[in-house]
Amino acid sequence: MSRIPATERRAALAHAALAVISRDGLAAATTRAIVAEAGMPLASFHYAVASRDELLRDVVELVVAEEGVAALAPLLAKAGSIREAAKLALSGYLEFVRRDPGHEQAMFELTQYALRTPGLSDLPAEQYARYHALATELLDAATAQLHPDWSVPMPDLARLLVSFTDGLTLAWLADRDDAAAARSIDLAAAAIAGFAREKVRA
Amino acid sequence: MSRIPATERRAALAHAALAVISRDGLAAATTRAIVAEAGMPLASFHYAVASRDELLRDVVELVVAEEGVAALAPLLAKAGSIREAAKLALSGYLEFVRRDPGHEQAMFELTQYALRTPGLSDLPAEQYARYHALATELLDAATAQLHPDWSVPMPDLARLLVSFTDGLTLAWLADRDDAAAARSIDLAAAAIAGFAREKVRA
DNA sequence: CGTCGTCTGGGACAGTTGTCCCACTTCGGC
DNA sequence: GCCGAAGTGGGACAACTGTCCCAGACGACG
Repeated sequence: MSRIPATERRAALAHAALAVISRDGLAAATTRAIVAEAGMPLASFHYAVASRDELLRDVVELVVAEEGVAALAPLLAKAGSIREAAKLALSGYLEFVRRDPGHEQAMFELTQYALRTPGLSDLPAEQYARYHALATELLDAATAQLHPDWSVPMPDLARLLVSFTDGLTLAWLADRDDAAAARSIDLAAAAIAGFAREKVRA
Repeated sequence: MSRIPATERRAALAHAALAVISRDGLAAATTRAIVAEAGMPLASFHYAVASRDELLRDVVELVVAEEGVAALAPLLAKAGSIREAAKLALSGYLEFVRRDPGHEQAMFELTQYALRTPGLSDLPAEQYARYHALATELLDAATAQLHPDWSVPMPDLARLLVSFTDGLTLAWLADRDDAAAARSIDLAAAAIAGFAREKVRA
């Protein structure tokens, strides 16, 4: 092992932990499994981080910082209507989930674990605040492109969007029904478009 | 301990396990914690059930059999429109979650755990099939009362409804924002009503 | 060139876990 | 009343967990 400062090791451990959780689940993310993933000796763990729970806090903040949804914005460019934009964004998101289901499962597991763990119970609120902010950004991008009038407040719509993507993901993870998920997306896109009064295109 | 046949013990253990999971989380649902909750000696556990995972299977089937949503049907009676019915049902559901958040958390934890566990990976599909069936029942009840024409297939709408309730629950569990949840419900109710062409009331 | 703080890594600890064994008790049918 | 099957329960096991200690190695700075 080459010499690496503790702060870097800490970040490397967080990445390794996320990899383990995505692949094998939170229950399998033991200190030994995490250091093995990172290629470190076990003792490096508690040298870099005070406890396992504290590392999990890092992991949540890591995934919250990652802007996975930013990749969806370019998709919107092709959309000629809100409904189409919503469908493209949701389909793109589901494709993202399909490509790495473990990653999304890891999110849910981390949220549930944090809710149950005294020192981490403040994390889920942050996590979802971030999700809502990301959804707002996406809606803003669509608004800037198609400039509809929304009949409902944007934060409320953002929260609805996040709720729906969460539910969509959970259902797909459970039954892996691609066709049903696609139909759900169609309905959700129509519902979202229902809150927009679109201007006639020039 | 009085003498109790193994099958009854098995059921009692499943109930005890659900209680422990709801209160303290799935990670705390050890064999010892479960038998303590049930007031049994530890050895009764593996006499009544082959393994912990097999008991968790029982727990999932227990909660799937419980018709928690049936309590929502009477609420619909007061509704004069689909939008109102949707709002009443969703608000009733959220109230149910608010009254016992641990129970809903337990559902999510069980689903995620089952997805990760080789012997249980078929369970989530069953679980969600049941959810979708329950949502269909609720929609049928609303349809029977208000007989609207739906512009989308009922199974698709049922799946959308389940996805939304899941997402609503997750977001509320994370930030406990009652007001935001209420606004989400308003929007979702309006969206669902958007798929109905309602007949004029006599 | 020495020395001090930083980093390494092997090993060990106590606690908890799922599972199992075995001696014992109780009950229903003969 | 007897006996085999069913149920009970205390105790133990090996495996695994998070955490910690300590002796050593390294690198920068004086």
